[in-house]
Amino acid sequence: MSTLAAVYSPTEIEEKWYAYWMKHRLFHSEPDEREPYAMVIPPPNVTGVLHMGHMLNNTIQDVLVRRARMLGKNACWVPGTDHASIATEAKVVEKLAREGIKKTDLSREAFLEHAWEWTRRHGGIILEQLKRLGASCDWERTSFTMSEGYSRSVIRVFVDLYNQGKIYRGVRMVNWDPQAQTALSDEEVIHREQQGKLYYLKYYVSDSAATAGAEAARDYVVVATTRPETIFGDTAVCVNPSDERYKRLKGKKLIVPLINREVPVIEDAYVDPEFGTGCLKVTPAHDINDYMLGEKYGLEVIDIFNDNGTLSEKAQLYVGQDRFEVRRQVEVDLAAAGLLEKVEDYVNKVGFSERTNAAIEPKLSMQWFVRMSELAEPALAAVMDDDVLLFPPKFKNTYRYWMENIKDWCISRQLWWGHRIPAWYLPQGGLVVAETAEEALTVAKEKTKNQQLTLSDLRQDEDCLDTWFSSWLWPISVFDANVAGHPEADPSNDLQYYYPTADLVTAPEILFFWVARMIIAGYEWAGGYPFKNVYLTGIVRDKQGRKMSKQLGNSPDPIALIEKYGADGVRLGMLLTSPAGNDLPFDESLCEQGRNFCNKIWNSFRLIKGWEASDAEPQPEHARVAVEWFRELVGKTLLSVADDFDKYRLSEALMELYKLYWDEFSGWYLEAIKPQQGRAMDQKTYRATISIFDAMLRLLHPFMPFITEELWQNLAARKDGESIMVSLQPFVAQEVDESVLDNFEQAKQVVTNIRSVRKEKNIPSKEPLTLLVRGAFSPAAEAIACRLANISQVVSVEENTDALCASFLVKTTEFYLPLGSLVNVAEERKKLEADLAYFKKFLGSVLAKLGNEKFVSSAPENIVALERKKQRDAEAKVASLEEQLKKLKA
RNA sequence: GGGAGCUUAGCUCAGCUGGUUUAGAGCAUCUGCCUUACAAGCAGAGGGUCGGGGGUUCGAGCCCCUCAGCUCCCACCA
Repeated sequence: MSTLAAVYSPTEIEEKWYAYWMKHRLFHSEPDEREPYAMVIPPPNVTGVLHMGHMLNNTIQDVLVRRARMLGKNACWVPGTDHASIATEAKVVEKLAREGIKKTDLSREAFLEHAWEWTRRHGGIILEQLKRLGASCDWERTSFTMSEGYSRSVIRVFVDLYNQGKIYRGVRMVNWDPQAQTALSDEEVIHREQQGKLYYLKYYVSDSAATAGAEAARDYVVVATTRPETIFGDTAVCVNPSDERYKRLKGKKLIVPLINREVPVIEDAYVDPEFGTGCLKVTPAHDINDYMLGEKYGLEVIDIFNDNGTLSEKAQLYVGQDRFEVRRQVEVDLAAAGLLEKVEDYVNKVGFSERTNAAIEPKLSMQWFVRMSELAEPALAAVMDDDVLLFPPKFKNTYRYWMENIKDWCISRQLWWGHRIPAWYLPQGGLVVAETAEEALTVAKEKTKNQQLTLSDLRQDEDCLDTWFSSWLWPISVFDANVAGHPEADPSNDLQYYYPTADLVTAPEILFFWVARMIIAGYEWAGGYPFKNVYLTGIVRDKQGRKMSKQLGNSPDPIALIEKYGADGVRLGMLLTSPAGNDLPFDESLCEQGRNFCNKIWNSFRLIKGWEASDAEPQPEHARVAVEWFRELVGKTLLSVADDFDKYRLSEALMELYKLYWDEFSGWYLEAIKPQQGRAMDQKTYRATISIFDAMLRLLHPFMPFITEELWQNLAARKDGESIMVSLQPFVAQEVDESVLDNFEQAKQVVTNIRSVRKEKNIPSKEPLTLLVRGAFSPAAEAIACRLANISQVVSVEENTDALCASFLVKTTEFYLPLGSLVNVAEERKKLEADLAYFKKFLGSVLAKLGNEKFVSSAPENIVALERKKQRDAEAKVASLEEQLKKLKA
């Protein structure tokens, strides 16, 4: 195989095998008699592009699904995309704006046509990118949250919840995004600390002017606020009833600055006298707490903002100006009017829209809500009772806290791109919720007893549903859109077979957005949990620990990385250090390490393929020993890798295989069985090696699918359609013969020691040496040592008579290399003395331990026995070293 | 303001119910080597008073207390 280059070049190989897998439909799954292993992809935004978070996430998923497939399960990884209502709509609005088109100038239908066009043009790019990574998704099952079937399930679920009384409509204080001009759920608001200001404003007492007469003597109070632009919505000022400073205000009225509206002074314990001046302005329309005070005291609600964050007519002043601009202007104008006492720097938390990053405005509006507390009960129990397992488990606490304090979910969005709320308003008031307009009409006729009603009399709700109201059905709807009170009896139904899915891999950021709600939906509409295990990945960060983001520009382009290091190399780079729940500090050098590993595998394959096997050659003992040893070692590694996978410790599983391949297989095994120069290899060793290599490839395949397929295909003649990806993982050995491993370990240490001596004394590896051994040296170890350290003869001695030796100890066995004049007596003595000092010190600590009566009496027997063994070994070593030193002195 | 977690070699992390010689790995570093699979490699080597302090125990990286630093989640203090 001299035609193979010394460097692995992945590009064509990746393309070739991905096409091959697709052509033979190896990713596709249909229900059969095998045990199912299903997994649903966290659907990326339909018009999104791949970022490093996706790379990590999907690499993990692909490893899991490929391994499951190779364990003989019927693996099905369902891909798809999310319509991402607000994000996509924002992009389309932006695109239209560039073309000079305003959304408000378009009809709903026309806008949706643009949105669909955008989706067709940019949609699915991300799925193509996932193919480059090697993702073994069942592309024939690609799903989309706005597809016809999926949409039907979303609408059914809405109707079902409405009929159960779990969906209601009402005016509530919601999070308003003035940029997207829609309501958001609490989860879509991100609170961040902001450097702001605290403004101290003067509110004059209403009747004081009359009594005091002079302007200067007018009584006033100072109110501290971070939002002076909201004073036009003030309808009261509140103080704590126990606050002595403000007793005089009881029953009085105050004048709101600039607009001179009279508002009452109210008293409530909610106000903290310690904060600011202990005087709180109450703006029920624009603050949730103020709203509650307003409810309690029957205050007027004055909404001074338009939907886009500018001031409305109700504000009286600054009408049409933006809220932040007004904040600056009000400060100036208040100061000019002598109504601003002072301004202090102040840090406070402000809510921002997760999508548009606009500052959230609390706003009273009519919205649709889901009553969550009852729905959440089984979902909470599922995680608490370990029916659904979270990895790492620390998220259990967070999950419980959230579920126990769950609030009603605002599901209506003032957007067009999404599932339109299936509610129709009747001409004379009232509404009907139904799956279709036709059904709504039928119900409406019945309800109104008016058979003359037509479709055009009904007006459908303008709002659409929160994206998460569709994605919470993902593990159900991708298999069957007939959810919600429409259970299918057919047992061959995909949902019956694949549900519940096995693993879900996602980011902790969407634990509540998505994971918790999927569990809720699972219990509500599919009769149980949607997945057994949830693997929560970390966040991909750059070297400085910053989160990778578009704004910072610190995120490498995944496709460029794949082109540079190969998909397998990048996959390894993502996995070499990424324990569940911990952040991944990403560094390109990790991909380089991955690429280097691919190259290592590639070259060991070149070596093996270059060998000629001959029946005439007998199997040398050292080769027999190596084969025996390596099989045991693979067996042992398999057990621990399986254990790693059970615990979702993928990095550790990979590292074990990495070391097994690089250090043990390439470094020791292949070196041990290498035939002598110019000679053929014996048939037995050759076949064993091919089979071992085959097993190694299969073990590595879930992590690095492309190179393993390429080499596996070249290892033997394969039929068209055959593939490593549908082969089985090597069998797991039930028992490991530790003595075989121990013997080889001894051989390795002897070899390493001899190499050290050679290096130290400048003895070429080609020069054969004699080895004297005093103590136990297994024949297996001897065979390997002779082969790898170029030992021409091994002599067992009772006592070393030759002083001119280099010596070393492996466990309790003493080894000597007679080197004659090469031995520097002084140096050798120094070395022995250092060893002696070490063992004496060690022996001393062991003896001290054993001399401690309390230790001997209270420590368990096996621990004490172990210490005794340490003592014996150390004593033997000390004796041996002293003996050697004596000889050197003689 | 509440809650959770983290702090072990230059970097990233293992270290399972306290006991396996003097605490491990990968990468990086240093020293030799182009040794006929691989310099994207081979052979060797160095590197840590386990964040500080105190305690429990025959025995602590692991348990308890305390201090310091970092991170995340939740929360309506203007």
